[in-house]
Amino acid sequence: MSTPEPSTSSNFIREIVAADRAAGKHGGRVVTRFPPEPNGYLHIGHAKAIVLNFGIANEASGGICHLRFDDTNPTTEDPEYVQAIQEDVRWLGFDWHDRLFYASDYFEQLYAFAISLIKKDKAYVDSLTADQIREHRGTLTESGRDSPYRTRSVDENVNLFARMRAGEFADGTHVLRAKIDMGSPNINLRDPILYRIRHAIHYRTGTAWCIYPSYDFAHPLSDAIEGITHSICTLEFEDHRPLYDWVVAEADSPHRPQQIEFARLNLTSTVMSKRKLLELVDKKLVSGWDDPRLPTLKGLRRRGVTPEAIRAFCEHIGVAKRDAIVEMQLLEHFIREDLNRRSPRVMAVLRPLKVVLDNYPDGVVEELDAVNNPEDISAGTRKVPFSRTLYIEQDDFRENPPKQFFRLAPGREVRLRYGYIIKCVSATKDPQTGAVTELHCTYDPETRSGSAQEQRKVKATIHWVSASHAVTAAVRLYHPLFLSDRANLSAEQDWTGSLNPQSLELLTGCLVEPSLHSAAPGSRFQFERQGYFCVDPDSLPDALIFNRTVSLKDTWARVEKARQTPPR
RNA sequence: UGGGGGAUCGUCUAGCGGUAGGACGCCGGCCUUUGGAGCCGGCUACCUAGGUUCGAUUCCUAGUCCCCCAGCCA
Repeated sequence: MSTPEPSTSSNFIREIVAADRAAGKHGGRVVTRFPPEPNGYLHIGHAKAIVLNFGIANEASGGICHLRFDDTNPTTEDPEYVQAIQEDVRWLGFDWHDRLFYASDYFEQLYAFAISLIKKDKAYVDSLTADQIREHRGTLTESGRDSPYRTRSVDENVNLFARMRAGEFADGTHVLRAKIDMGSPNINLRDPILYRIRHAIHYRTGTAWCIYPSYDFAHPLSDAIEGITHSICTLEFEDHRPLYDWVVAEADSPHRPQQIEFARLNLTSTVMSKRKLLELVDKKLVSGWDDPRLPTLKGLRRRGVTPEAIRAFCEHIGVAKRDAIVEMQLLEHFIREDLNRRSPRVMAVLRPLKVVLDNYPDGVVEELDAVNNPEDISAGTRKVPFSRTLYIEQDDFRENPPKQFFRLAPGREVRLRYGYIIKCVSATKDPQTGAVTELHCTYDPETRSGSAQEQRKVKATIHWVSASHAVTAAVRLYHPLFLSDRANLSAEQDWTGSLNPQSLELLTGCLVEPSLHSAAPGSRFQFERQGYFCVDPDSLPDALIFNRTVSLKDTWARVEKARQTPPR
């Protein structure tokens, strides 16, 4: 596993880090961290944070990025996610070396620090109910009121907090709160809750604890304990920063990490929030967390997206503080760019139409040379069998070709990729439906690919497979999960309203060239003229399944669309 | 209506008082045995109003609009 090259794209956070290093702040060290809660799977929004945090650390000599599980809430977390998150980070191409941490490993230290806060009279045990605490908190425009328990003595607080830990009280009966300012205009400073009682089994600490620290308490302290220099998080934590700084200052730690916030990633025609992704999975609107339509890392991986493409995308979208929605087309661009460079080309017919070459000898099979990757000559060539009966794409024939349609039509010629120029003589139709069922063509023997004598040009080259050699496959085409670009931000109640009912299109009876017969799950190909496809994990040698990662750019589709929508 | 943030091409993003640049996208053209890729060209932006200045996207003032915060979630 190698860590990717440092990026050159700058942003305001990199500038802060560079300035801090130049000024010798934090002793010139750079230590960042990626701190997921293990309560769900990672998505491409997390990838932005991962690329940023690991990127910044990797750029600084001696810099390092920790992976820390922010596991302070026993009721939501699961070791399954701990595993999956590590896999995803590694798959993305990043390495935390031996810097794997868990907030739960700090529970004892956190507890000790809470005691010291109490002894400084900076924290107290509150015995109001959750509802009462909410009432006392005030509102956005009204000041809060002190809890009647705010003036408990230090001794009483120490005693009560110890009894909280000892398990003497039921959930919700007491909390530990910081004693800051109930009149603060910043609600986060109105005596925030530091510990709550939760009689629950923590996936790592079991029943050792029944009190758990809150994010606002555990996070800054974890950062300080690990010597994090730059604690990078998303915008919604901006007004927690004064509290973060308060906790760090009270901790008297030799390390003073600084929190820096950036805008989270939004993408058009998808959703990114854990809650919405969970709902899609729970309601079976998608097949699971690795459904290739999802922006989860597992989903993108199953779809055939490469970690390199995701990294390039994350570097190019930049990092700033303004809310933004990045177009899915930009992600697709980076996917195509990467896949174009590396994918072997093959021929696959998704919607077959039978073609008989009337003048081609029956029983003869020619092995034609096909280039594996024109972008990479070292990928070599392969043989593709050619014979009298072939299949081509239904879309590559029109009985009544529109203007600008260069492909096959009665009386017209096209080149078969790596093969011959053929001419359509007649089309057989189903007498019932009128649909074209079979084409009769003639081939020009002088035009075989690579033969020197024939210089004739035709307007189009189409892909094909030999009927008796082709392998049957199923192909899944993915379309946008949402019809609305702004699904991410649409009204809460009906956010599923713009779900695309046709986001998954299953094609069976597709015919692929024989070289694909035992293609391994996960392997990626370009189906010439169509797009990039990968072999699904469910695929078997005799029951191939391909997922379309992304289509090729389709100029003809655009031309045809423009024809149908006359200019205004 | 309190507090915290943010406004630059259609979309992301750069700019740090001196010709508003890049990428995606879109539109043309060239090339092409993938209507792919590649190459060339074009398109469109500083939220508003004042002020400071020789000069303002940048600094100041006042607005406008957008986002976040009232979990014992993170």
